[in-house]
Amino acid sequence: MTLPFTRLAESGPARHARIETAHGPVETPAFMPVGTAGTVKAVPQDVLENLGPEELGTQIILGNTYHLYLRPGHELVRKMGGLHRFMSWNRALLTDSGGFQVFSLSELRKVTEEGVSFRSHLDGTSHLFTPERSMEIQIALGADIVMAFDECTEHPAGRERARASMEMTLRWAKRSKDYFEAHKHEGPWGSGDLEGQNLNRDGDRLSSAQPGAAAVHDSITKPNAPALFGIVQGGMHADLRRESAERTVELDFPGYAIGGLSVGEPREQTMEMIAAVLEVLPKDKPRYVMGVGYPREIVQYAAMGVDMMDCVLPTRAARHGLLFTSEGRINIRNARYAQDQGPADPRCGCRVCQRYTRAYLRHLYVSAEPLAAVLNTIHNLAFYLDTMRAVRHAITLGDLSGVLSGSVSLV
RNA sequence: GCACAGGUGACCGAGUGGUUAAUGGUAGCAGACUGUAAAUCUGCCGCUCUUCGGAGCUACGGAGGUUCGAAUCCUCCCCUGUGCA
Repeated sequence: MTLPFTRLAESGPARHARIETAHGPVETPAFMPVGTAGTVKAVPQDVLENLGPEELGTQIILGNTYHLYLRPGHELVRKMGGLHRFMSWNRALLTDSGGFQVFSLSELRKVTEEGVSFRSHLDGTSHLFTPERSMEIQIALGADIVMAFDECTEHPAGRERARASMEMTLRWAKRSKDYFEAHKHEGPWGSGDLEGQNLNRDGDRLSSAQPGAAAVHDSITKPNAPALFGIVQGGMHADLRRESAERTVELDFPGYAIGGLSVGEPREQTMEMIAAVLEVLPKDKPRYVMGVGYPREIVQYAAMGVDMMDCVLPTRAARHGLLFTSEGRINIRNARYAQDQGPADPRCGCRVCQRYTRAYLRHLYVSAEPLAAVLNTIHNLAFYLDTMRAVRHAITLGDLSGVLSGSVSLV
């Protein structure tokens, strides 16, 4: 099954397009908030939906195979009707494969050709992830976009190491695809209890009728089979990156991700790798750079022709008091904001900047009030989404110079 | 008034003769964060200089004393808590 990808405008290598998922459209270039454990930390789903105008709020978020498998367990999520229903998120959902945890939980795992044996960070129990297992779990979770199980190559990695890792990721990509194609229709929506509901994708309209949670859940539609994306690796070696891209494309996926970046390398190198891979990846399918980045970075990558990005930065940094603004970044904890009556970002139109002062946000943070995490995260995500909206607008107008220099208002 | 207990850096609280400007917390100040083991982690946190290696000064209720050396031992004084008058 292909994933409809309609290009609406182009400006140089940059594209503005629309992906049609079973759970609604995703306007690209898109930034995807990370919702590892079935929640974008600190932000309720309805707020995510309304981070932008109409349906242009958050259109897609991530979930994580490793975390949801360990807790609450993918079979439980399947029983609950899939991750969409479980978390009451009726828009697009992408699940990461657990490949990144191969990298980030390096002390708790062992990689073999078969897969990765993990020790759970929660209780120390042993588990084995294979490409097949990752697919099985992701299919059970019911995401719209499923990621191949890859090995996120550590940095630095010499040529031989990077090649070996890349080759294994390619073999795993083939295994991922084989299993996925054979089982992709076994999603949580398979049971009949979701039939007959009509397709109100919009949680807002539902809420006007004051439905109970069950009614909201029942509105979550039965999706088509998900789409599986392949992942390019190759370390920081441009020729390996190109080869990885070529051979991943040969396997034929409806979209392609570039993984293994922002793992400690300098930014110029990140750009170099992205540029090398984008030359090879087909232009008529979405291209997704995983795990990036700062606002300036995602604008640059989008300008290079990247369609999708995700990053924990806006959410995690928010919980640590770092706010992204049109003037750069501020640490709201700093004493100089103690009596600052201005909004976090004077050029931001988000609900947080419309209502609260820096002085108040600082007070909340310093007092360790939970609302600090909520408001800071809402602002950062709104800023990221605004940034991407401005990029899309600039592509439509055919001039990205403004957003690239940061001189264009992002509101 | 008597008897115990106790007075340590912004706060709480270790330390009971020497590597002690003084363990730990907290508060404070700043930095980091890139497919989330992260509401986390790191640094600074007496004063004054500094070629950033360090140098000098002042400090453990107050004043004296013992000692080569005291936050630590002795004497007196002040203050706090509890109990008894």
